Amino acid sequence: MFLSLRTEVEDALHGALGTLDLPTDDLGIEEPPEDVDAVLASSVAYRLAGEVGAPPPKVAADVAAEIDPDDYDYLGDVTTQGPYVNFLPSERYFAGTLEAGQDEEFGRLEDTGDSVVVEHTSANPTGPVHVGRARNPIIGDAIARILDFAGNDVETNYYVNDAGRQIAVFTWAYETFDEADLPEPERDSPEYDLVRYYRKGNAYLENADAEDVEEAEAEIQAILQGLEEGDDDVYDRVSEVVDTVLDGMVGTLGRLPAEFDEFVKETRFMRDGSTDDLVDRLQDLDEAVYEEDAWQLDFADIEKNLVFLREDDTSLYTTRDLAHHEWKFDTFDRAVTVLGEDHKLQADQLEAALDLLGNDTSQLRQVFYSWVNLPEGGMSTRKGTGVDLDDLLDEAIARAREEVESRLDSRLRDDDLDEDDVERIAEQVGVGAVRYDIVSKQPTKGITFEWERALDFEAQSAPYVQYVHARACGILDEAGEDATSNLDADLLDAPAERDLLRTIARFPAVVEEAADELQPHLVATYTREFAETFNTFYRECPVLTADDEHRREARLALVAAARNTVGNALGILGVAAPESM
RNA sequence: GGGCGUGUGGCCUAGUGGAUAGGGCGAGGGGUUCCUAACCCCUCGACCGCGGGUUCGAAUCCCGCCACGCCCGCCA
Repeated sequence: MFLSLRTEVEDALHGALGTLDLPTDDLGIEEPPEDVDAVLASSVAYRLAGEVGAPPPKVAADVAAEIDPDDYDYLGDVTTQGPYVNFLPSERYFAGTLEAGQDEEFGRLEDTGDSVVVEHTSANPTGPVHVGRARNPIIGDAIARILDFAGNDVETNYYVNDAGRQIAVFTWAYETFDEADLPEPERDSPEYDLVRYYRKGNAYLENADAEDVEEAEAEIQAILQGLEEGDDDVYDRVSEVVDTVLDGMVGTLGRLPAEFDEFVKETRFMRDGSTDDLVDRLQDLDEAVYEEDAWQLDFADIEKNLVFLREDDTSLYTTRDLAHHEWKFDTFDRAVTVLGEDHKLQADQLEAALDLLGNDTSQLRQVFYSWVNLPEGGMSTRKGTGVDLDDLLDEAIARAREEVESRLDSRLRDDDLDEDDVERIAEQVGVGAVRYDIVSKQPTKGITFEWERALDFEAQSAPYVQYVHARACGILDEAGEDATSNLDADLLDAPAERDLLRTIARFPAVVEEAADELQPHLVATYTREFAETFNTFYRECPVLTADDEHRREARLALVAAARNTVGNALGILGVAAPESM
């Protein structure tokens, strides 16, 4: 409804300004502050005051006078408040919202017909997923969900770096060291098992005698060489390590939950010849130069050259990533990548190179986030510093369980929760809190990890919003099946009811904006506002004990719309929506 | 040194040109014979990093400076 009303307001303003013979290039449409009784407003009068030669309030009044609300469905009234033109909703706006909200899929936008690949996480398969990188799957998964809800055909990809030096070191270490010399694994899972070899290998390369290191380096180089030449035997050896570790990491990511439709391996673009073809095309570019024994791209706008081929004709990571992205462009309509801020320069070079190669880079959007650091510094898989995501999730669930149990005694509601419920709620709340904490902030803001903060269940956190969903479900559950037959929005005339309807009405617009801007935190902000509005309604408007039957039914319909809205909003964020808690 | 990003009450955060800067944590006070108190209400607390500029209007745009983070490998 909000989107329709916005279109109507645009039409109305456009028409009014046209009639008054004023410019229509900037309509100044905005959302008014909370205490203003309008859904949309325009500050256009400020801008036109000089042109008209009249004070802004006069201009606003003239503009408002040109608009007849009767010409529109959802526009109920046009008023002015000083220099602002305010647009109030009609009864049909509320009725339409109440009706649209009954759909369990409320908020889902029309199909765009676009296929979009969302690449996220793509962490090197070298060991357990740690919290430093946890922002990537959480933001990436939320973006994928938003794009899906906004009507796109979404596929999630994890790009697997299985061709680099770190992987060669890992393979060498795995084949060289003896399990007996390693510490006990921290967990009974393959990535915790294998990372011990990786750490041992790296320590060896740092500390062993020069002669021994040289010998090890030769073996590592042989592995890299084998990969470059497409040696099947080497590929199989590397794959064993990569696939095993990746399998474990995927298990952890699945707890968030973050899932992937496809794992795209870097070696794929070496083995199918596309990297070689790409190198040929790069060499033909005017910007390609051979300097300091390597082929480089000399960009006009980027100071740093991109080396794409070594003296010995071997390719580099970014060269393969170029082939990877051309594959994306061939396969999908649009591509979104979620990357750590440390990849910014490389991402700019990638985009510039793709552009030089004749690709339409407007198909590509790259979203950056900054690392989660510890108070004492960054986290590293190689060094083994940092907090494992598994540990964070376990701790979150354990603390959530304590909360659930401590609340059992003081519960007003006598709906005996059994052990399965406690387990379920602890999981939903614990994991949800971690996810919500990350997804609700702007990705570019730095985060320093602190246990107390990450595991705070109070107020602006997942459980606050989840609780609203549970409350709504509780009411509907109590009321039974056929409760939502009466959609008479006229009966919902209390301020709290109107506010709730207005908030519900905005949801599709929030989805649209979050999808356009690839900003999941907009949805999180919305859920918070939604929860506040719902809680006011909950306090002031009894549903099951409403004073007459019609009002009760209308309120039940409103609660159903609220449940669908908040449930879908949480769904977009990848946070569970509990039916009871 | 250069590039990119961030800077909002003691702490965390929303708001990126328009109506008294919105929340939360914290501190203090209040609310449950009534659909879940993981809730609600009240009070306390902000020269929006600093200095200039543009504009009728700036947390938001421009310039300079400061602080912090990331990057500036023929690593990935």
